[in-house]
Amino acid sequence: MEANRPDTSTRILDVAERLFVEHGFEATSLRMITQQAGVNLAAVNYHFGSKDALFESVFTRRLGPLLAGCIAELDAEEAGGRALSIEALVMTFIRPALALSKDPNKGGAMFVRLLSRTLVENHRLLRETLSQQYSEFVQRYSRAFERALPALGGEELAWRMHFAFSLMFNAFAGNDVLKIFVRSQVVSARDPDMIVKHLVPFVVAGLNTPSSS
Amino acid sequence: MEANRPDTSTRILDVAERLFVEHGFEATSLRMITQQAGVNLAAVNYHFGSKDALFESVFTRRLGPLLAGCIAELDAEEAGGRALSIEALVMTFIRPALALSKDPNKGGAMFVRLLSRTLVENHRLLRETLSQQYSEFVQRYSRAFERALPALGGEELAWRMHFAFSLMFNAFAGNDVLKIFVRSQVVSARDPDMIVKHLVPFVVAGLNTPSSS
DNA sequence: GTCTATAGCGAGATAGAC
DNA sequence: GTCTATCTCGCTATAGAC
Repeated sequence: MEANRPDTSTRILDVAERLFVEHGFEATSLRMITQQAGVNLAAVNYHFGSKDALFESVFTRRLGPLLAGCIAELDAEEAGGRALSIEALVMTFIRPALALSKDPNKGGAMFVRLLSRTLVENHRLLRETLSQQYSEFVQRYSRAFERALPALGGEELAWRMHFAFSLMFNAFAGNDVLKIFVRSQVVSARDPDMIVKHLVPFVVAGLNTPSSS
Repeated sequence: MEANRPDTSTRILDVAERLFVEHGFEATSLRMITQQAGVNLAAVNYHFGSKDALFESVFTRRLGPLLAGCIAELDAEEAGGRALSIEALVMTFIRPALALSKDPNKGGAMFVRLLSRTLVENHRLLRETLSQQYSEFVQRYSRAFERALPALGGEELAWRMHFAFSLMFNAFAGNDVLKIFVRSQVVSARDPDMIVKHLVPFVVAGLNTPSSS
């Protein structure tokens, strides 16, 4: 097979995904991307139209499948109509994110980190063009959490979902900087399995704690 | 008193603090800052030397006092030599951060959000020039967590500190975007007291959960 | 200290040959 | 589809008058 060298669009997407994570959208120039991808500068505008459109393409390539994977997990767990445990519910999000993070080309891990960073930055392109992509995801998880934690009021439940997703996204972001608050020699924040082993008990305990009101 | 209009340096710092949060460092131009501050474009380079140096000055104005406040809280709680509860330990960090977030000029809240965002972005200027500022903070909290959670091994403890600080920083960051995962009408992520009311039980439960190994 | 004017650079985007 | 060459713009930074 001669597929060892992906086509130009794919090479641009792969490199852009990585550089947007490393330097941020604004600090990443098309010249950096095309140089590292080994393609011509004009190729970005030919294939994607603009730098903004390239950013959106990086997202649309992976976000849809990731969210669909989570919803498929929810469907499977809820099949019998029984109530989910919190841990089972958390795992329906963790498993697809973890699978993506283990993508052999490392692109998936880059994307999960990019998604987390872009959420924290509240980036205009995510707000403006991608919001309808996750509306079903939001609705499904809101209802699932309501059923799994019926003792909590709506406000308290909303806060806990906010904390849980914040934590999960940031854990998969794999930032080294927050490691300065811990002993850096023992924690490898980039190992997805270790993240899950320690993250899930923490999140489940936080979600399950009795109501504070 | 004629102090109603702060001097040029302060006005630049206040506006820069807010714009760096809203748009990020790279996407914020000196023209935006000086225009909104009502000062001349050249004033930034006269008073601070460069855009990079301005960013550092925004941090040095508030980071030292914030960390010193946390350490002072630790000193007070540890005064009797007794072991701290997890909740007491968490509150030694929450209280100074909360006080800063309630700064009447809103600058403190902006700074806490900027700190969180800059940590997540792993920004070069935070890595390169500010790391010695928080070394005492890191050492003190590492020892305090060891004493408060003696049943945990070093690795597991490190992970939990990582999660706890991630969550606390991101909560004070007050991002609206993660709210898309919850019902936005009930959650006001910018109200510091509400953050604490719901955040502290969640973090404490996560930290206190039995060892997973 | 504050201002105008501008140098010098790198960015995104595009025209047009091949 | 790919390339070179170039346009236009906004940026940081600075020189020098006041």
